[in-house]
Amino acid sequence: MGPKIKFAKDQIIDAAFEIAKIEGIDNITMRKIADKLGSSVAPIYVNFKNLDELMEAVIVRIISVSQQLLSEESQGDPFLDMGRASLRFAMEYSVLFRDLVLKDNHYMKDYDEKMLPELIKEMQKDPELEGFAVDELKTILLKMRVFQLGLSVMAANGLFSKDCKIQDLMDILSSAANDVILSARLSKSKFK
Amino acid sequence: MGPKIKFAKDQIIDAAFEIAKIEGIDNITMRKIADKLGSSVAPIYVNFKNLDELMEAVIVRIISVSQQLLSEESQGDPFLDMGRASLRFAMEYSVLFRDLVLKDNHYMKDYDEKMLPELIKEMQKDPELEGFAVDELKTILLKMRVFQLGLSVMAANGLFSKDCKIQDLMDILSSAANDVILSARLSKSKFK
DNA sequence: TATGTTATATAACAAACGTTATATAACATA
DNA sequence: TATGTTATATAACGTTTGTTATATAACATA
Repeated sequence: MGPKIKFAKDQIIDAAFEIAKIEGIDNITMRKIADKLGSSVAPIYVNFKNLDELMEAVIVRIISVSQQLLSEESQGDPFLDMGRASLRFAMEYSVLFRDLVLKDNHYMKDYDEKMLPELIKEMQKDPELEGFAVDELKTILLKMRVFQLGLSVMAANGLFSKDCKIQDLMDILSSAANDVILSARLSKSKFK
Repeated sequence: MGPKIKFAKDQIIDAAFEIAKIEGIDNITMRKIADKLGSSVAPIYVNFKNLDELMEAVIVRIISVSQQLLSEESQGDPFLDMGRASLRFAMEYSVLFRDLVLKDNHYMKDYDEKMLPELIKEMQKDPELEGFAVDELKTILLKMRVFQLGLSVMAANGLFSKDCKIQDLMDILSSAANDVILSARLSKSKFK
């Protein structure tokens, strides 16, 4: 074998992630990573074939961070938990959020489509959503996802005042959820 | 004076806009513009101090295009007109929409803050919104802006199927508007 | 016609980029 | 100890970028 490894794959991804967190994914360069590591570019090319391969790894890391946030939120309501996680990610990693949401990368699309049926299942367990058909649940879910996305983008863009806490945004989110559900409930009973 | 002007300021901005429309603002380069004009970079530097100055002009052009779309929508309801304009811009200029919305440029913020009081005024004229206090109108407006932004981002990201027309998205938007207004109306009458 | 101005073309510069060739040195193994 | 392997550093290559120095040519004016 050769000499001891001073710069492992994970450290390299860490450094690249730190750069992306502040400057955005597109501003990752080999030399910046090397500078942050205190090395040359050589260790990077030993661990990754080229920049594209490393970027793939960075995106995987970003997604895992966002899922880590999601796993930390578990106050019972899967809806609001997801909303809180999304808002946290948008606020704590605003640059990455915009990089991820505003480019159409297949990761997000795949992830979304995988989550949808699962969310519908969760909604069917929710007593507050009892009596709704699957199609109605889908409509409610769509509206909520739209609202959550808009709120997250606004948060990431710093459109809310500085002392605006996540809880304040969560209040808006759940208020909108109530609006949607209440309205759906009413238009349902109207035809009964 | 000198020789005839072959490449005027507007043509240069046009060329840069075309590039930005397809490749994004960050992919504008002096040489690409020159190629599109069929010139060298010299005419560009005669008309603009540097790339930054030209980019400012391009952003102004982009905003004017989006306002052009808004002025074309005037079916009566300022709310839905704005929503339709936003959706059209997001769909017809998806790259530019993401460039504009996902960077926090002061233009959008200024524009937003200028429009808000005007929108509130418009809402006060709306018979459907009669009886609401200004604070309640502000809450309704915020929710609608959030929803409209989320829907526009989704549209720009191509998250809806190809045969999804603007009218389909408008239906969702106005349905959400009804949800919000109806719910606000109900929680108002509850305490009367 | 001669002169000054300026729109344009060309070519070069420096900087930053991804990538790679080369050298060095550390480690495992024979 | 000698050898092969490999992690790392250095430096260079080619490309692309913004910018600029220089030359040319067209036009207005004296």
